[in-house]
Amino acid sequence: MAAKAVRQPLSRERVLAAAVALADAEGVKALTMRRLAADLGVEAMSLYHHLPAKEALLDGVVETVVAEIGAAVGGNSTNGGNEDWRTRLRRQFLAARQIMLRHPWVPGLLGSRRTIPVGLYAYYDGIVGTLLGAGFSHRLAHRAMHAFGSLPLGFAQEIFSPSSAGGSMEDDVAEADLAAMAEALPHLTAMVATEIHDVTDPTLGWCDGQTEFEFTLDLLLDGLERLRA
Amino acid sequence: MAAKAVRQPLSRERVLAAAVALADAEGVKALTMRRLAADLGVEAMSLYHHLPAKEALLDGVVETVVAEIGAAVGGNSTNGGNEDWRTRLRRQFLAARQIMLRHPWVPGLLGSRRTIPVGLYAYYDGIVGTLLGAGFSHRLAHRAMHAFGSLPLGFAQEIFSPSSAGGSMEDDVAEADLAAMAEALPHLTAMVATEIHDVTDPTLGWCDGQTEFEFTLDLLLDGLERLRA
DNA sequence: CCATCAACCTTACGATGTAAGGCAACCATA
DNA sequence: TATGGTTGCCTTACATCGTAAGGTTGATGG
Repeated sequence: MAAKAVRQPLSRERVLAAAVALADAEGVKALTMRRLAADLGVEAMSLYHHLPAKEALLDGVVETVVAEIGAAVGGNSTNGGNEDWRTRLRRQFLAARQIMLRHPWVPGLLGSRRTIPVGLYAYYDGIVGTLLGAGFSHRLAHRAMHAFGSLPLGFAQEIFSPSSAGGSMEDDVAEADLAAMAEALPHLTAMVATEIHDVTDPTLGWCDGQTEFEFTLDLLLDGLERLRA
Repeated sequence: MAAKAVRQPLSRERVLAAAVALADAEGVKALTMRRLAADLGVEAMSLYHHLPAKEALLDGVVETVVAEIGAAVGGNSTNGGNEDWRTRLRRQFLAARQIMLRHPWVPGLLGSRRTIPVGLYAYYDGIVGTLLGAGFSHRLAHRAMHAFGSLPLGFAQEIFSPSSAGGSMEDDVAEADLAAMAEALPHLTAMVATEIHDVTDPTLGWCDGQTEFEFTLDLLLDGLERLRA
C-alpha cells in the first residue's frame, strides 16, 4: 500500500508486478491507471514513462503470468530424463493449472489481447516437443496440441486462429525473425513446416479449427464410450 | 444503421438484438450505451427505460446468445428418437459451435458475468439427460459434463465453480424456486442430489474442480496414447 | 378538455485513459 | 564550477464512458 519511504525508481517490472497483484486482489476491473499508480505511491501519468499505454500494460501483465507458467512447467529440456511423456505432460498441465487458479482473471484478459505473448508459443513448443519425442507424428502432435489447447490455461478457444492473427503467421514475421523463431521454437516450427506440405485440403490453411474441434470431440466421446462399458 | 422512418417503439428485445449485432460487427469494445442508442436511432438515456443498467444489458446479451444456442441444439426431447447418444451429443456440440463462431466475443463476456444465464443450465441439463439415457451413472455423467464443459462454448473453465456463485448453489436458491428448478432441470437436479450423497471425500463440496480436471486430462491422455500405437 | 403516463430527450457529474507540458535532480563536458 | 541535456515524476486538461435527475411530448381515458 504505502511504499513511501525510500522510493526506489519505478520500472516496467515493478509496475507489471503491482498490476498482477492488484488484479489478483480486486480483479481486472479495479486495474485502472490511477489506482495502480496509487498502489505504487505515484501519480497515474508516471506510469507512461515505463509503458506506452494501458493496452501495453495489459499485454505486459499477461506476458508476466505466461512467464510464470513457463517457469512452473519447468524449463525447456525436451527429454525430462526418464520421464514418460504422459507423466511429463500431466505434471506440466497440473502445474500450469495451479498458476491459473491464482490468476483467475487471466483467461478473460488473454482473450481480449490482439497479440499472443511469445511465452505462450514456447509453452506449446514444449508440449509438441514432448509429443514428438514420444513418437507422435507431426500430424497427431498437432491435433493433440489443439486438444489440450486451452485446457489447463482455461482461456477461450482458437488462440492460433486466423482471426486473432489478422493475417497468416508468415505474413507478419520478418525473414530475420523467422530464423530466430525457428531456433527458439524448434518443434513448433518443424510441425508447421510439415503440416503445411501435408494438408490435403488446403482451403483453410494449415490450421483448420473445425477439424481440430472434431478431433478433440471424438477423442472425448471415444473415451467416455469406453468408460461406459 | 438509420432506422429513422416510422420508428417503432423500443423494447428490451429490440435493444438486445441490436446489441448482439453491434458486438458481432465491431466487438464488445464498441458496445457503448451511446453507440448502441445511435444504432437504434435514439439517445443513450432512452435505453434505461428498458434496461436498468449496462450490466443488465450485458447479461441480456449473453442470455440472448445462450437462447440462440438452446434453439440450435434442438429443443428438449431427451430421447431424440432413434439417435445414438454419441451422434446426438456430437450434433449438438457442432451446432453450438456454429453459433459461437458467429459471436466470438461471447466467451470473454460470459466470463465476466457474475450470474450464470439460466439457459445455460438447461443446455447442460440436456447433455446430462442424454448421458443418463444412454446408461451413464450419475457420477460418470457428471464427469463427462465437465469434460465437455466449455469445449464447444469456448469460454473459460469453471462456470460452476464456487467462486462464480459466491456461496453454494443451495444457499441462494429459495425453497419455492428449488421445486421449479427440479422441474425445469430434472437431470441436473437428480445428478446433484445423487452426487451429494455419494462423495467419498466431502472436503471440497460436490464439485471438485481438481478431480474434474484430472479426469478430463486423463481421458485425453488415454485417447492419445491409443492413437499413438 | 384535460390529467396521466409512458417513451424519449437534455443536461450534468464523476471516473477513465491519455496528450501536453512543467519542474527538479542528476550527469557529462567545458 | 558552470551549463545544458536527460531522466523521472507531476499538474492540468480533455474526450469518452456510465448514469442520476429532471424536462418534453404525444397518446389515452375520464
